[in-house]
Amino acid sequence: MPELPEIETIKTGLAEKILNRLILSVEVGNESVIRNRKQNFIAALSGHRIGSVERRGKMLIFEIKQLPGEKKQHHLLARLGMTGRLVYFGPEDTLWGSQSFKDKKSFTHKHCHVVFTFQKEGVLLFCDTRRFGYMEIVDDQGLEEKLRGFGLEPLGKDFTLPAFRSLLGNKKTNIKALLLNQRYVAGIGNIYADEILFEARVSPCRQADDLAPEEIKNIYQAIRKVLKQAVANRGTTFSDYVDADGNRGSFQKRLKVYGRGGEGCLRCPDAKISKIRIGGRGTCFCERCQK
DNA sequence: CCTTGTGTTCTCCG
DNA sequence: CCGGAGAACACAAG
Repeated sequence: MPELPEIETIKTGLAEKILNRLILSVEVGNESVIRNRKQNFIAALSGHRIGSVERRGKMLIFEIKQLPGEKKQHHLLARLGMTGRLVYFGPEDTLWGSQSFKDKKSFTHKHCHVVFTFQKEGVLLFCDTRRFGYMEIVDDQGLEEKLRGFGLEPLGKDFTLPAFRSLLGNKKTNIKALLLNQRYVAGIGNIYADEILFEARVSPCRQADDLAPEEIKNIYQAIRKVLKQAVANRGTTFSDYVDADGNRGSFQKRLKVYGRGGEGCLRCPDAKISKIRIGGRGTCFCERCQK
């Protein structure tokens, strides 16, 4: 499940590969992953260069360099949903372990929906088995509208303890649902929400505006600590997630509660991790040490 | 049946 | 009755 650390890892990897590269052609296999009309999507991209690669929450933003005479600045947005992948293959890489990137058959794979071919050899593939993810071309105004929906960037300088505290002050919802809501804090998904609350020793059921100042501080610090550690470990891989090079992350080895329902708590010798459902999401926590 | 990120729709409350 | 908050649901496929 790509959350902030996974998207950040992909962003960094892709920037190394495709910054300033010229897109020669774009092939769209399955139109359901494209939010624009196919022809408009292709026209906005082919013949253009990638100006920058940015991330906001779980969304990737590629600036498409304007050509002389073009009226509008375009941006390519990519959301990976649950199972989306963005993988780059150059001449020195092999595709899906064995095939050469030159082998056309290798990217007519059934879950590979968009292929970007770059000048001087190299392809970027957008694949998504469940097709919850999508790509979209927007102009400056469209980008602004999209960005308006995002809350604080948890590893950014605006995410201060006072800012986080004022966010929780009047919220009647439970703290886990709040952490998952991208309008408040952007980039946290189910895995890191559970890990953050375990680290902070706060129960996911607690109502946000009932939390004590010390508890809020603990959650705030846990958000930064857990996300930074996960970025340093190149994300968490269970099944689908891979980085821009097709490599797995390693943070799954460091998870303390997510997916451990029924197993022993790593902090309490004789307590078991509970598994409940909050906001429609599976939630693991220790009733002994998370109050 | 389970899994989850996101977008939409429904419901509740003041 | 309006607006907003929060919850519930829909989606897809393994």
